[in-house]
Amino acid sequence: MNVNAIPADTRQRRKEARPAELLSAALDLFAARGYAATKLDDVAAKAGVSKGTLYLYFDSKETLFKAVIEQGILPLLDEGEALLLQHQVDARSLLQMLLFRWWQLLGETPMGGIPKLMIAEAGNFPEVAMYYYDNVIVRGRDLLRQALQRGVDSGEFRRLDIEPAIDVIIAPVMMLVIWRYSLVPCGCGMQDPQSYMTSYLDLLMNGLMNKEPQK
Amino acid sequence: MNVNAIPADTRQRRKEARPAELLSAALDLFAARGYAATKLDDVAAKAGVSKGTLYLYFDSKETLFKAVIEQGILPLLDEGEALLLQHQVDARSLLQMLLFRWWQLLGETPMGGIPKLMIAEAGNFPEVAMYYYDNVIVRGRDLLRQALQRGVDSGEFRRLDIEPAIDVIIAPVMMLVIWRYSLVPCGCGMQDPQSYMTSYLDLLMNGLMNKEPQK
Amino acid sequence: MNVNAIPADTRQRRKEARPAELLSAALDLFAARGYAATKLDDVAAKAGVSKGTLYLYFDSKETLFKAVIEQGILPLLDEGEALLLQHQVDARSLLQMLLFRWWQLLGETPMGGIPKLMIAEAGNFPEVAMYYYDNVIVRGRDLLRQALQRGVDSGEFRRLDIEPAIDVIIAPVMMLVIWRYSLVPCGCGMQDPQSYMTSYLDLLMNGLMNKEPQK
Amino acid sequence: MNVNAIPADTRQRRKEARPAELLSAALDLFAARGYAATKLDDVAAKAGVSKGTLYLYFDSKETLFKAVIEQGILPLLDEGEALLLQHQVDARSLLQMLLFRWWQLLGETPMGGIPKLMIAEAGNFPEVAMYYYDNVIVRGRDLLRQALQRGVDSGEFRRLDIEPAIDVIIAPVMMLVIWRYSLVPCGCGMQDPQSYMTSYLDLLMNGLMNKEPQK
DNA sequence: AATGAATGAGAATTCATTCAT
DNA sequence: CATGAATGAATTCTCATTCAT
Repeated sequence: MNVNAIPADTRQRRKEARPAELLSAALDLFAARGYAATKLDDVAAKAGVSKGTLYLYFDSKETLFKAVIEQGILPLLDEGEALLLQHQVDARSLLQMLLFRWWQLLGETPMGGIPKLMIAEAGNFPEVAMYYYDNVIVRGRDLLRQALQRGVDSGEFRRLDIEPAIDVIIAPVMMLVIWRYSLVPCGCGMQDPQSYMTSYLDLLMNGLMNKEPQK
Repeated sequence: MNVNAIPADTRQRRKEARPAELLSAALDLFAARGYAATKLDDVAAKAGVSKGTLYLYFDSKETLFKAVIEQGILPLLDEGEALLLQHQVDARSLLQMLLFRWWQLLGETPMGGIPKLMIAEAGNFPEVAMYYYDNVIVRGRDLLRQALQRGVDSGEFRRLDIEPAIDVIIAPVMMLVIWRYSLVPCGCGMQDPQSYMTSYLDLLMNGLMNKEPQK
Repeated sequence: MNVNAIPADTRQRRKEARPAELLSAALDLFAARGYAATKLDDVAAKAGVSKGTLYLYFDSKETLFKAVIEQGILPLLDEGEALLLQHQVDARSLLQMLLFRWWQLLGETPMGGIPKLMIAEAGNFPEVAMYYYDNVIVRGRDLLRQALQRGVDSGEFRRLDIEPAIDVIIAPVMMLVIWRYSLVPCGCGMQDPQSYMTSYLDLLMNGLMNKEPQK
Repeated sequence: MNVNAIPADTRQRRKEARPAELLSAALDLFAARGYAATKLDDVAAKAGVSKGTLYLYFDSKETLFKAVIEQGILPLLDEGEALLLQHQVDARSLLQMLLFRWWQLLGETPMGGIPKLMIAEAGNFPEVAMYYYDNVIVRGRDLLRQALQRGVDSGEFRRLDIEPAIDVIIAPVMMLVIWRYSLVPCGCGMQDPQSYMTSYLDLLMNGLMNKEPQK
């Protein structure tokens, strides 16, 4: 009888919450199975609505997919830039913060599904891939570039060929995130993320730091 | 009647080559589009045979998929072990050879599609993922472990927490390979692989090497 | 609470007018698109109400359709009979009045959509077709039969096989009406209705009139 | 055992016959029910094939519809022109031949469904309607115009306003054809076509012929 | 009374799989 | 062996209908 006791404005509140609920369910399934293998029935079921309801909010499966990507990267965009670069700390700390923050964001929230999804579906949705590239990858690289440049300029870091180093440095974080959405769910574990990141930052910093005595 | 008269040995040769041709076509498409989005029609067309012919060699789409994976990793298995570990060189060189060899194998042959494919499809084919994990990842880790251990034991490398380091160290190579099958075909380039690898090995070695004066 | 305060009589007026407004919107759309291709959403939108409101007045789409037909032919029934036959004029004038009146009714009011709708949907709604036949066609034929018979009896018209002539004579009027709801909206014009009717009546009267000298 | 005893090249022959079989089944159902109310399942069943087979020959329901129209009017186009106008007879006979031939074609073959179908669906397929108008109606009018003009020029027919007369004169034939696909299948008969046509031609000729003594 | 969000049965379309030739 | 026409189960998408507000 009061199983469904809900505030009176339930209807309204649900309506506003729906798109986010649907996107969340869709992201989970798209990330786990890929676009083609995900049935809208399953998305609807996971979100606790009927199939038809999906179509009240999204025109088609493809629209839903694009919305998942678009909405999934907004936090990344908002974060990164303003947030981190205002920290006036040494380059080493800045770089560590950056990588650590990304790992938090991607490694511990559902948002982490986006990179795996993009990798799997880039070939089928080139425009979406371009969009992702321009809005996430390019901007992420910019941040890393600044951090590295600052370190090189200040003499904290060795002289580096910065551009390729950017991609090299982000790779272990991305692999950790991707792993989480591919082999980990099959029971194929890797080292626990904590020690992975610790090990990575240790290795990275040792590789980057200028060991020459600074006169 | 003899409209299609083909020298007997040609037909014979084709017949024997068929499975490999089919697997090759299938790998290309599976890697580019994923399992579900790949149509057997397209695989057949790419291999230059009719759809029905596929079924003469493979029982089902799933069987084909598994064969693609299985056959795709055989070279990796054969390679690695015997080949590399017999080299009695310093750990640094050994590690570089290992990483470089993998990059050659995965970054420059169609075999590189396998890792991306496994990442995308692990969730849909857990048994295949397990198989891949046991036969490729575990064994790849073993190789890296031995290289690292040798370096630590000999004092070439700093003291490391080896297990997590294994995953960290292989990550940039894997990302390079995965990239090649996801965003690169969309025109979203990254640094050229050569300078990426150079940059990586430089960074890695600096991070690993024992900088303490060896008395 | 009184956000939607509307003068009581206004609301009242609307309420009473609703069914007619809905039927009018439905007729327009059914006539233009056919039964199956007409969405209740569109009918509701055209009538300026919500979809749910339709169901306050009509049990189902089919009920609405039947009401459209039924209400659409009432004027035809009321008209015709009493109105025209009381005219004690010569058969020629009577026939012209009849055809002209039908053209006015069907060719210049939305009611004209009914015949096209019946032609298109008779196969899907045989009972409705029967109803239309019995109440419109049969009675229309009766009127024409009387007019023709009167003319033949008085010697104004040639001797005719009256039954088939009835259908022949009404045909051009019906085609004019049907045209208006099918090809004309696509920009495929025909002669303007005025000259069409003039031409028709001229041809018809010449064909009917007894040219033999009346001694 | 020999229920299906068919010549050896059945496969081939069927393949070539399929499109026509499918179009024929589709025309029947489209004409009877309209586009939207016709299910591809039913078309397939009527043609004795499975649903999927339809898609081997037609890309979509809409494509099928357009093919039905297009292929349905080809005979009309081929006929009419060359065939009839070569007859060097008096205008009266020419006109009668023309109308009679159309009635044969439309009133006694499945092709007759096309006009009803176009009337019902013109609003939903304006481009198809334009195509039909340009290729059937305009050309049909041309033929009638020539016949009428010849009659007027030769003094056989009264002086007429030819353009509107064209539409008036074809109307009874079209109504007969349309009737056959709308109310007749519901059991709402009209006079039998034979006496309808006889009655029509009698009325028409009387209306057209020049009764003035030709000095 | 009126609304419009939610539903789910039904229709179009796709594609792995079969099988007669 | 090889083919490709045919199949039908599975999936996306639509829309009449319901019902809580």
